[in-house]
Amino acid sequence: MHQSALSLKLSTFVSLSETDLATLARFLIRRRNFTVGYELTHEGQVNASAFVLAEGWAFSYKTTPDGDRQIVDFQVPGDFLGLRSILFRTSDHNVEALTRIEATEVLASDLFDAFADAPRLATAVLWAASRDEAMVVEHLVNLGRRTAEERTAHLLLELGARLKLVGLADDAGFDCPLTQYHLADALGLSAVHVNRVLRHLREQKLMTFQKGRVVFDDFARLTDLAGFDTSYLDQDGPLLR
Amino acid sequence: MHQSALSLKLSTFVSLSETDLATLARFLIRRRNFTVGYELTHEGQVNASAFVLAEGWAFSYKTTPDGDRQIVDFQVPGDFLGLRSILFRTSDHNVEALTRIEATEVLASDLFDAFADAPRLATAVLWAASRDEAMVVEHLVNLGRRTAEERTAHLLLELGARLKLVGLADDAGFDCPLTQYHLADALGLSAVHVNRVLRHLREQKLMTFQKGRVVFDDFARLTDLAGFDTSYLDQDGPLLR
DNA sequence: CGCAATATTGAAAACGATCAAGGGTCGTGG
DNA sequence: CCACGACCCTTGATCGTTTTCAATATTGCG
Repeated sequence: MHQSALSLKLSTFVSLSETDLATLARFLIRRRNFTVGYELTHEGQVNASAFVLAEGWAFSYKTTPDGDRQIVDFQVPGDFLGLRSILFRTSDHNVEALTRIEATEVLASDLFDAFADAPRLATAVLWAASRDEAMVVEHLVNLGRRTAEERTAHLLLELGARLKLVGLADDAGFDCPLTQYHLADALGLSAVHVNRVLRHLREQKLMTFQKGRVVFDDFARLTDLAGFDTSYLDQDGPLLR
Repeated sequence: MHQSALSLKLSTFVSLSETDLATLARFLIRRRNFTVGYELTHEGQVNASAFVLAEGWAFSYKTTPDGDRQIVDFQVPGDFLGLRSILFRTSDHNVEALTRIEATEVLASDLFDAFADAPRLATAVLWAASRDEAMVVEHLVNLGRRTAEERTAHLLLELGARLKLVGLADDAGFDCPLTQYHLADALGLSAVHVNRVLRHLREQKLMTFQKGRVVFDDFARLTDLAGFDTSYLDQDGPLLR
């Protein structure tokens, strides 16, 4: 089912009625494909639309005036793309397809209209936005207070946990289309250093990232090293019933 | 007027009707005072309430398993405190009073109920949450891709800009209750280094932070150094009319 | 007035960046 | 089918920024 990814996700937080789901389904029609590198939204763009990612990976980032790139988050199937940008007249960040992707467009006006018909939808979307923010906050902790090795482990563990929720990872690991440059720009490190860190993690038999595949060799020890605590990702069932 | 700070803020994004404002006013009754160091919400707390800050400064932070603290953001009058924590069953971060503060409590249930009566309120709150996220994202860029000096300048410029919106700063500078330890924990630096950075900024005649007062000696040059672009804070009037 | 918190400075050490070079892989076009 | 270029990965050497450790002011508050 096309809209299942989003409705499934929102339902974990707020119990949605048949009417709510119908309202939701009404504006999830425009399904589109994008090639690698396509910019779904870019800084300064006005009236950008948001998307729900159905297939593939994307990432959101900002650039500094001197041209450095900071990746804010990676998005995997089921995630919103550019939710924040539809609330601002002009977008403050970029969203780019990391692989070929398939995504469903969501128009701002549709979304706001839907809030009037289905107020629980509003709560659900607010929750989704808050969960995104919780992830950004954890990335901030990552950059501010963890060493290069801890950071790298933490990011890959987070991605593993998120992918597991949508059936794209298991305890062993996951397929990962990121380059070391992507990791570097997400972790606030140089690509050279990321390479060294990955080698060191491999040598310690903690984890391996090679040829597009992340393998967790010692999940427990890795989790401990990274100080990884999933509580910022966890939901224990609908808050609103 | 008590609820003016919040309603003023929300109104800049979404035009709210008399009814909307009345709905808003209904749950902004419990005004409370807190002393320095009071923890308004803490990690793991269940059913935390949110607040709207009326007077004084607060800050939100997370801690790592090894006890390091990362300050996520500072809050000044007019800001939400712990908005994200009411959406999660258990809070994922801490909020602490940095000075004596005065704040109005907002109960989760009140807020969700209000969405049914006043859907535009939902959009407005979603916008407020998104603006908070935009600030966190900019802090992430700060830690990931700027030097210690740029970072420090950027944070203090941001605080100046935000305080200006509520009349607590002007082009010259602002009163600032932060210690160098607060700055260090927000910037991902050691307090010792923050001290050296502040000295260097002073020696370059860019800005001064001493005795609880931030003075911008050369706003233009400082802005340029920090790569400070206010667009992530700006609003050009209501999006929904 | 006295203590605790905050600010300041120096010296040494660590971490990560930068510079530089080489190797692998994949897709495209000749 | 091979050659080439683009992109990505890898490693070594050196440099610079920031941390850590340590000691000493200074400030503010009860």
